[in-house]
Amino acid sequence: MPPRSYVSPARSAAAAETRERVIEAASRTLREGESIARFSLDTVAKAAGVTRLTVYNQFGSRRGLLEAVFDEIARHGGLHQLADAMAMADPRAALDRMVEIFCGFWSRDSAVGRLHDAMATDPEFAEAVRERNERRRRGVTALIDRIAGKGVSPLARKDAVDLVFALTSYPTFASLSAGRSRDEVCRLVQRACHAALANLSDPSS
Amino acid sequence: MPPRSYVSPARSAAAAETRERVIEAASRTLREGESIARFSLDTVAKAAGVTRLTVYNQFGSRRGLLEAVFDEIARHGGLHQLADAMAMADPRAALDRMVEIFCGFWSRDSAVGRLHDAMATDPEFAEAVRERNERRRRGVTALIDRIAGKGVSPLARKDAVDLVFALTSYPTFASLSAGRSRDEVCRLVQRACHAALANLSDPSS
DNA sequence: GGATTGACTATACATTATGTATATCTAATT
DNA sequence: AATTAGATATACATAATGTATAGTCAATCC
Repeated sequence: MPPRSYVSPARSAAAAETRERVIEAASRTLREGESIARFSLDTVAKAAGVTRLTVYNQFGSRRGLLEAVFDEIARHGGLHQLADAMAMADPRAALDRMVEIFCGFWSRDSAVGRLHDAMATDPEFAEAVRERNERRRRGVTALIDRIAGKGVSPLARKDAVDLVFALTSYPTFASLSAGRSRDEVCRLVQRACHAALANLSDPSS
Repeated sequence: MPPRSYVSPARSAAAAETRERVIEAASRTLREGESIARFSLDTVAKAAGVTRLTVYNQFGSRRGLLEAVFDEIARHGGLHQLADAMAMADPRAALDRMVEIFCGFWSRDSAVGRLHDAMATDPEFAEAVRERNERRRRGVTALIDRIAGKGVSPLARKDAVDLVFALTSYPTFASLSAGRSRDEVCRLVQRACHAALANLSDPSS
């Protein structure tokens, strides 16, 4: 006879609570450690007050944990504001707003940078991050299509999209952040995006 | 009595030869493997036909080997042409040439990208790479100072320098390389740099 | 209340990688 | 012929990921 499975509200709630605790401890470890190299399951488990095996039970692997942290950060990172930005009447203002939102996202939690570092050592995790980044690309593409109008060649559009995509990426943000506040970086990226868009009207130079 | 040390031309030549062989095998491994994660000293040693201990004798550590590979690539990457570029009369043309040289450098050897990935897991190696990147920054700074002339504020210069620095970085190059030839990326980055420089004359928008 | 079940724990083990220590081998140099 | 530098062979320490197995404890079901 098959073992009768049953649901347990109190226990699944407790499980969800420990899961949250582990994710919290993991992102804290990422934030405080100076490098992704120190990010071991042992450290995280101890920080969360559980066993390393519990982490495996909940997330399956190191990558699973990293992806869970990534999801958590994306949920609380303010990216939901993108919907409002995309709905703005003026597409150029929408792009400015988009830059603002992403600057906020990149700067809010230093764990974001560590997660980008994790892409180097884990190809599958890199793929997961890349997929989520495609959302940013789609947003940029939609806005630039609205800005460009009809008379602009597809190649010029692709150039503009890829440039703005690169300018709003985390590596660019991190590079420009040396010696600048979040707002200063934001304004600088906005100006650079405007300049990249200028080529849409005047593709000569 | 102290042991009498003596030099041995034939033997140091042989040592240099194996050293070269290990570096060659290491960069080949970086180029062929799909990720830095597979880059182990064991693999490299086997590919070079030596023992893992020989690698330690020559390079001291994994990071030592990576730095040696980095040096090798920098030597044969065409960066010596930068001196000629910097000596050009027209600083804008010099900047174009600089972009060209770096696009060539980033694209010549796919191992460059893997080395950038290694920065994530090895903070000290990251520092070594960063130091060498400062040479690019100094070049950009010198050119922009010549382009800007006297009437431009230091902050506007810093903005221009940091933007051009970010635009000529490896992450930007890698991002723009999807679906573009090396020359196309080069032209795109050059245009973006021109646009970033436009803010030097007109700091209003 | 007693059996069962799910989350967590304890312990052990396999594997892979870096790095260190010691003794040995070999060919070039004195 | 003795010495020496470079390379090897072998062994060991450490740390990290991941798997396997048995055990604990409280919540749930009958």
